[in-house]
Amino acid sequence: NWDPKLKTAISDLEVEFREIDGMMWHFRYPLEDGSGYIAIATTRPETILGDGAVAVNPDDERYKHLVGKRCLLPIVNRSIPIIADSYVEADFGSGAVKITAAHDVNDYAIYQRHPDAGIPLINLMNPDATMSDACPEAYRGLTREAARAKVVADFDALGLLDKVEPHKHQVPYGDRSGVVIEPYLTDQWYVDAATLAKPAIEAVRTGKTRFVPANWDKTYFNWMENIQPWCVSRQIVWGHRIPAWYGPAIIEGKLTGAEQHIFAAENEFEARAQALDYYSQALPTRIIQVVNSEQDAWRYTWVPTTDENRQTATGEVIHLYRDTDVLDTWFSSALWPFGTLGWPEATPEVSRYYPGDVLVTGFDIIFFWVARMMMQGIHFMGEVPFATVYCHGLVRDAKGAKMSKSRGNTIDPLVLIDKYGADALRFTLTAMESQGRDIKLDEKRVEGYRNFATKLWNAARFCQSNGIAGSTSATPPPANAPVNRWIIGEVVRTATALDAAIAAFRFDGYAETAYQFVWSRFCDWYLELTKPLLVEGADAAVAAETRAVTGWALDQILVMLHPVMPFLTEELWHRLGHRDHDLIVAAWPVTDAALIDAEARADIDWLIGLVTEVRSARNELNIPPGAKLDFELQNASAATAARHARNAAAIERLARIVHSAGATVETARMQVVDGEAVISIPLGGVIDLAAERARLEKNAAAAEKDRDALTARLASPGFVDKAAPPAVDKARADLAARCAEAERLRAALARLG
RNA sequence: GGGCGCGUAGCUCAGCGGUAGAGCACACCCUUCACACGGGUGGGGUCACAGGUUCAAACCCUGUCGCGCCCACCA
Repeated sequence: NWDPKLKTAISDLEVEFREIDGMMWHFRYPLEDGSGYIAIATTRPETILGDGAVAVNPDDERYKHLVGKRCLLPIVNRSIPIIADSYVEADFGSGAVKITAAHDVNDYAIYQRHPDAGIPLINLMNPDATMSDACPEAYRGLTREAARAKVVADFDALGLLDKVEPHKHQVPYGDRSGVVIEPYLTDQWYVDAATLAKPAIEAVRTGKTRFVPANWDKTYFNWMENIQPWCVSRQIVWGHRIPAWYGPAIIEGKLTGAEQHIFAAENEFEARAQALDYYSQALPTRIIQVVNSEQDAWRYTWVPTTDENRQTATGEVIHLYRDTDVLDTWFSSALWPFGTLGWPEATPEVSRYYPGDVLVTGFDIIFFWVARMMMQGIHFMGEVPFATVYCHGLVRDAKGAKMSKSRGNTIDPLVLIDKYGADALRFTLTAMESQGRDIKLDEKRVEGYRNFATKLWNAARFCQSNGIAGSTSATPPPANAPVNRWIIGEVVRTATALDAAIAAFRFDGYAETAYQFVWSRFCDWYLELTKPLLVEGADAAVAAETRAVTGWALDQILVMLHPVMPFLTEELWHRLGHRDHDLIVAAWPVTDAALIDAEARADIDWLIGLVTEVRSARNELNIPPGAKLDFELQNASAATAARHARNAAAIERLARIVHSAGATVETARMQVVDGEAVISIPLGGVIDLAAERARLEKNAAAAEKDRDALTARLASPGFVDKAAPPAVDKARADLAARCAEAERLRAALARLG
């Protein structure tokens, strides 16, 4: 694959095929014996000048009689053979294919299959894809495009243009240069990829390396199993130079200027050593000067080492040249897992960090990079370079198109960072990174996480203004208040969930879990619930405990968020106290399940449910938010009554209702069912009785709908017998709960009158 | 021509066998002493379509219709 713009060879992977609306020209090649002509079809008329044969399918009855005959290539008037090859499809084009062995990969293969046909290899072009001196004079120096037009015109003038038809076909373009790639004969270095691929395939098959998400291994296998020799030499300026040296060959004990000897090895030093060895053995008295290339300055002079040899040295020099080509940048990139660690030296870094653990990369470079690292890692180091390959999605534009600089639809991260902050952008990308899916970046999402960052900032500010500072320990401070015991358990549960998300490479789950915990648990409930405990006049011991727990919990939040919001959290970490280390090296939160207090959790979950119910009822009944209402507890067990008592201050603050046993009004009552007890709120005159009735009716109907669905499920044939026991138990428990709820709501309705 | 993947609330996406979820958007209420980049409460989905498996399917199987991506030498 020759790139005429960059004037270098490139590998198959760097060729991208574009579907082009082109033309198919049908031309007539007169038969040499004058008995007629054979029509060929081509999309590349300019290569006709280098044609060496015409091929037909051996079973094609139309052409059978022509195989073995010769035709006369118009314009250049070259006699070329008509051969049979099963590669040719009889029903495509004219059924006859022109063979240009030097400018078409398939044609070259036919050339190789027919060594006796005398097919010439004619290099029609110069490195810049203008027509070479191998062309008829009138064509020399023309561009490919101009030559094409001229060939068509010349055929037309000769009356040999049969027809032209529109034809969609795949045209190779260089992925860097964007110009049409030319199949072109040059000397290049190749890597025997098929050999290297074998152990690399095996490593993934046996699980030494695994892909996450797993389905990428299919992509990997598909490519590796059909891998072709890899052209690794490039005729460009920058890069690792090919580790090969050239020198004059020694034939029959004498140097010869005509023949070259190539010394190639896995590194340049070894290759050079081979060369010196070769010459010093055969010609021990010669001085060898080692030159980087014919253009470069002298670099090394090798002088015979023994005194004896030195005395007899003739002074004549042997010049060694180093290959001027450089390696494909992806070849160099594939050295990264060990090249960065000091290889080929046996450094401590190599032994400590090779093989790596997880490679995080985009799936678009599985072939370019991952597969090559596997091959080269195994080859050079004898071990796979990493245990896991995590392939993340690619960020696409709002329409879902792949971003590219040439298309101009890239999102500049710096613009988003200026607008929303680096943490917000990082958090967004983390939250969007579900496995195996591309990311359509939505700016609203970034804005939302900017808001989240602000929320955290404000929460920290609030804490600070209440005398809360960072803690010194990863283990939680002692706590008695249910709300404090509860938040400790919530931190532990969250940290545990985050661990699981990381282990599963679910970064979206990580972000989601952290977000919900901080905003919906810590800010919305914990900080609100603890406000009454911190006001002036509150119990000093409880206040002290609460400050300690809050400070600890906030610290854990900073630790947990740090991976996705490093800047903000590090800033807060230092603002909240004098620290002896940065947040980035802080210990991960404890995940000891023993710290989860089931009783406290039940207590606060109950409280949250109750407050939510009361708020919902108030809202639906349009009760002014500021109105503080009395309530009476009905049918409560001692335990529930105790819960009310324990959380009276919080209930009053958050639901704006005050317990006042005995305060009753006969008619209008808002009745909030909280699972066991009924909170009855007298609202004489405040509310519309019908509205309250409608509200209760709606809730009762919802409970009854669930109840009926569960009843039907439990009654359906086979469920109880065949379903998993836990599923049956859960259905039964849910049914009981929904039945009870429906009953209480109906009873409340009845009491309303 | 092969291979992979996607079609779930208006939008962007989770969920992949047990009564549909999140963020944003939307509606209503709230200038409550951290935060209106806020607080509270709601409305909204025949989970592309058609068959099948199952006690049970958005989730498993088959097919259809849309939409992406990758690989591939029909001149």
